[in-house]
Amino acid sequence: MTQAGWRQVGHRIASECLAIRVRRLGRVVSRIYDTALAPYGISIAQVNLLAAIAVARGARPTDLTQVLDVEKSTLSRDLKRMEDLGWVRSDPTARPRGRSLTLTPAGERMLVQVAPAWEEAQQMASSELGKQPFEQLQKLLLPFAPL
Amino acid sequence: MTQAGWRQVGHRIASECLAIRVRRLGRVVSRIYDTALAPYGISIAQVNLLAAIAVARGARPTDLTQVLDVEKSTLSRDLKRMEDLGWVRSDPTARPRGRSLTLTPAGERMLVQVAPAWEEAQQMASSELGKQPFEQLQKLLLPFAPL
DNA sequence: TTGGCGTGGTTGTATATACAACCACCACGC
DNA sequence: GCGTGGTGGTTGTATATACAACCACGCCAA
Repeated sequence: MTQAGWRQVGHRIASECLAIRVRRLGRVVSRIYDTALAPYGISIAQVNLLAAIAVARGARPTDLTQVLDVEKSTLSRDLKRMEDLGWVRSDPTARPRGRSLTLTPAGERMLVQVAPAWEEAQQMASSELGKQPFEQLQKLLLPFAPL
Repeated sequence: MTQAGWRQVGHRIASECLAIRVRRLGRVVSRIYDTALAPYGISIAQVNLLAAIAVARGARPTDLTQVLDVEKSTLSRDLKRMEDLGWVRSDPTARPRGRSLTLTPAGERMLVQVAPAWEEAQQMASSELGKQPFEQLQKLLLPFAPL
């Protein structure tokens, strides 16, 4: 058997790896949204959380880890920051166990305020990626929408 | 004009935002590769860098920031770690300016060693996402391959 | 009743990522 | 020859992310 040399391996990985492409796409796309949202002092990751909490009201952190495919430790710290910023509140829940998350009025206001910037970012993404690729991506990634 | 309420906004963003889907895909896919690579003590991000340096030999950090769409500060630290790990070497380059990057023998060996685990990860990704979606994604993200 | 166990959450540690500010150096114009 | 600007790189600071280890509690079984 021919042992593949490092040059071949490098070329193959660079040219065929899905993760590498997806991660790069993530950097590019995140930058577009973060830039559009910067004037409001919020990141797309945080808007993500706000929206998720707005939709799944009263959900517990554990529930969100399912919807977002995020580690509980990550979520714990992200939520901490957003509680400190005054956008999210967590109350002890009667039911099963754990805390129940809701937006504060400030969180609700923030979500509404950034909506136009988010729309612009969607437009930007569409024009930077191309209308067709944008729509194909949207369709293909439908299973990754948190809804 | 009807002012959109926070519930509507939340729902709209959660259900239509491209960045949110892309970022979640990134977490899921990265986890697949990182898990497969864990036995070798290397991450997919680091394999990415190794492969990029293997392909673009003698390139300077600045050149890589173009190919990878990564901030120079990010790359600076990532490279530092990999030099400390003994996988990458940087020599002052005669030409224009800056440093020239190459893999060390250890880096070359690492790249070859992890190739099978990387192949497995590609398989895993294909089966977790579904064969069709995997291939469509690959095609759609071709412009994001670092080649 | 009490001893575990399972679940939800936080903390320790490390990497990947970005922006802003800074530094180092070389090239060029005057 | 000496500014001055542009380019390449590092450092300060902050967030997002993960894994592992830990803690807190409630529930069930013997």
